[in-house]
Amino acid sequence: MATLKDVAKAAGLSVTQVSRALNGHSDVNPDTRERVKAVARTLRYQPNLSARKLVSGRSGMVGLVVPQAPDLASDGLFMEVVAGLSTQFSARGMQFVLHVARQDEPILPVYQRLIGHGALDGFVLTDPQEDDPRAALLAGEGIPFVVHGRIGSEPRHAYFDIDNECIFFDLAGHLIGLGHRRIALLNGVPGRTYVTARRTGFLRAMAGAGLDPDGAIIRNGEMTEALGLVSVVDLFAPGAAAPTAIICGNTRVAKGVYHAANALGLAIPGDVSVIAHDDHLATLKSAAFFPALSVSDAPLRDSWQPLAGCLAASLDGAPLKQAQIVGPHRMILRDSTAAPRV
Amino acid sequence: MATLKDVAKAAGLSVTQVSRALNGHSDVNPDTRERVKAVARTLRYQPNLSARKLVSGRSGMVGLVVPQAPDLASDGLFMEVVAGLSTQFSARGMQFVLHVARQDEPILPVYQRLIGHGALDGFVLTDPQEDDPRAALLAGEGIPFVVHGRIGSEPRHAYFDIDNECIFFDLAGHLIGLGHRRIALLNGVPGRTYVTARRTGFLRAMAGAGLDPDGAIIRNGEMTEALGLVSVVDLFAPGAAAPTAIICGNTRVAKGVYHAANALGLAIPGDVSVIAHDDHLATLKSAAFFPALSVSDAPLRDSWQPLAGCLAASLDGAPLKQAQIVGPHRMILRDSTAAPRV
DNA sequence: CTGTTAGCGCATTCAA
DNA sequence: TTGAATGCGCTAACAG
Repeated sequence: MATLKDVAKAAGLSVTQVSRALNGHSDVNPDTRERVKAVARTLRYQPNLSARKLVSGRSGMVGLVVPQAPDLASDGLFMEVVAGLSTQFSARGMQFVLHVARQDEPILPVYQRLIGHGALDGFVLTDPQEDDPRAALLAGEGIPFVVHGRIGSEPRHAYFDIDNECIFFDLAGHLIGLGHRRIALLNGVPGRTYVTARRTGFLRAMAGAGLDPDGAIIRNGEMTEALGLVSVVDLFAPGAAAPTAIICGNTRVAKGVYHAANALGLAIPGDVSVIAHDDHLATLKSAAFFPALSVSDAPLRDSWQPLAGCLAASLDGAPLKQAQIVGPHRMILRDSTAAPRV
Repeated sequence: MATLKDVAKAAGLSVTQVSRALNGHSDVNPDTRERVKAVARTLRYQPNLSARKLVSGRSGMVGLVVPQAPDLASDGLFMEVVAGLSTQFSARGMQFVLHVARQDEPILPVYQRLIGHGALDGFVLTDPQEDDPRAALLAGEGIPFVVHGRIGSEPRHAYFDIDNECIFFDLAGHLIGLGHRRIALLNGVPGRTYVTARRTGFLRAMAGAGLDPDGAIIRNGEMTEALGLVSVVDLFAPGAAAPTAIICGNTRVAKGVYHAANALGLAIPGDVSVIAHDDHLATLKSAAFFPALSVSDAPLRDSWQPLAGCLAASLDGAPLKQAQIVGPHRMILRDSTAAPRV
């Protein structure tokens, strides 16, 4: 591989000046810069990340650590995350690298090793939990990181998130507005910050409408088709005080709900209204549900650019505010929600 | 982070000696070594990989590059590979890192970037193709790599492989021995080396038995359930000279064959014998087929340790022979194969 | 068995 | 606008 010295020699300049020219410093003659860049291109020069990291503390490599899980790859979600981040970081001239931890291995030591090795500049954290220990570790070590989501009420970290509380407040609000009084929320695994936020938004809407808290039915679990299936079977068991509307954490859950409703002979929206939050995973199109699914819409694929941007900003030492972004969402009302049967 | 200097100071030794003690050099007093190790542990010392790489050319990081594919994650295969390699390299004190390339991006420049950055010691190549350009590039640059499979007839690279030609020779041989004369092979995508090897073994068995080459029916495609399904529907179309036995590239294909046979009212093994190669993916158990599937058996999960071992050996400059391993396989005959109906 | 010296490739002082 | 000198943390030659 060509080194900076090779380029310097070929350009008849000092290593110093070549370095400055390539790194876009201001105090370089424009002509010189162009010439240097041309030479570098000819020699196919690429900076040695190890050397750069050693001297400047930055290599341009960032990482994501995921615990190995058999079902991790089952839905398109994992690939969506990895592909999206990979693309966005490469677009910034950075390297995005994935580290899969063994399933039986505690996750914190993995981060500690990675930090200690000093090869990575920063991390992306997904699936944040309340008092997330990974965030605590990284913050303690002063390692930059960005969270897909928010940890705590006044986050002191870079993040991109959507306003989950607001979204689920709106979702519930829509159903309440239609006249529903008993509403079920099929929410994710407790402990995840977005699960809590959604629950809060949902309950706030219910309370705000002065509804009986018993009317707010919450089920938690991995947001798979199974959750929708099992919940509906259970909620509509004979003798149970069934809800008249169901809010699903995502469209996969909604699919389970549709299946179960179909099997039980429940009409949507006649017997039960269904609405979901839609991450826009390629595999599950809410508009193609029958009846077409009403949703709150916030494509996951719009997250990767701001996430990469926020981490890059953090690495550049930008003020925290600039690395904290809440993305937009919107309601798309289709045919799966209606006023409850009187 | 604690550096070598810190450890040296704490141990009252020179940096050099500490380095030697920690890296297991012979010329260190055993007492000293233990003391140094203890100090290092106390200080939570971890070597800076960038610094090490810079001076010694080795960081202990190896990588796998995969092109992003929407279906990549759909079966357990991808996770099996990543998790297996991750575990095995960790066990050797190495870091295994995954780089997902954008789908629209040519793959060679990705390797070139990664090589140029000089952060990785070597690569694992999966899904090798005839005259694989990645292997050519890496070999040309002198970058160590190990292939899951073999490229060319006299491979000059480290590899772990199974004897695909032999396996499919045996698979065909078993069917021929039962009296089958028209046998179909549902093989993978042409161009992959293992696909060619399997084809060769199959044809060799047919030719060796003096069978009409027309009796050897080969279909190629991604080895999914769809391939089995479509092939059977096609091969058993009215008027077609249907085979009496089918060899499937994997159990997923076999599943498709079973489905189609069932749908068409074909009895297994009465109307058609089915046999497959079994990678032992967790999601598809050949013994649980009905009727239980006869297979050649070579668990994919047994590949990761030798693969990691071969790459590590290459990095250590071991002779090529020691880094070329062909794993075992065995036949498991169950209930899906029988003599053809007369 | 141990320490001294040198240098990997690069970015960044400082001086010109 | 440019160049010379320094050091990031580590390993490897070379002494002793």
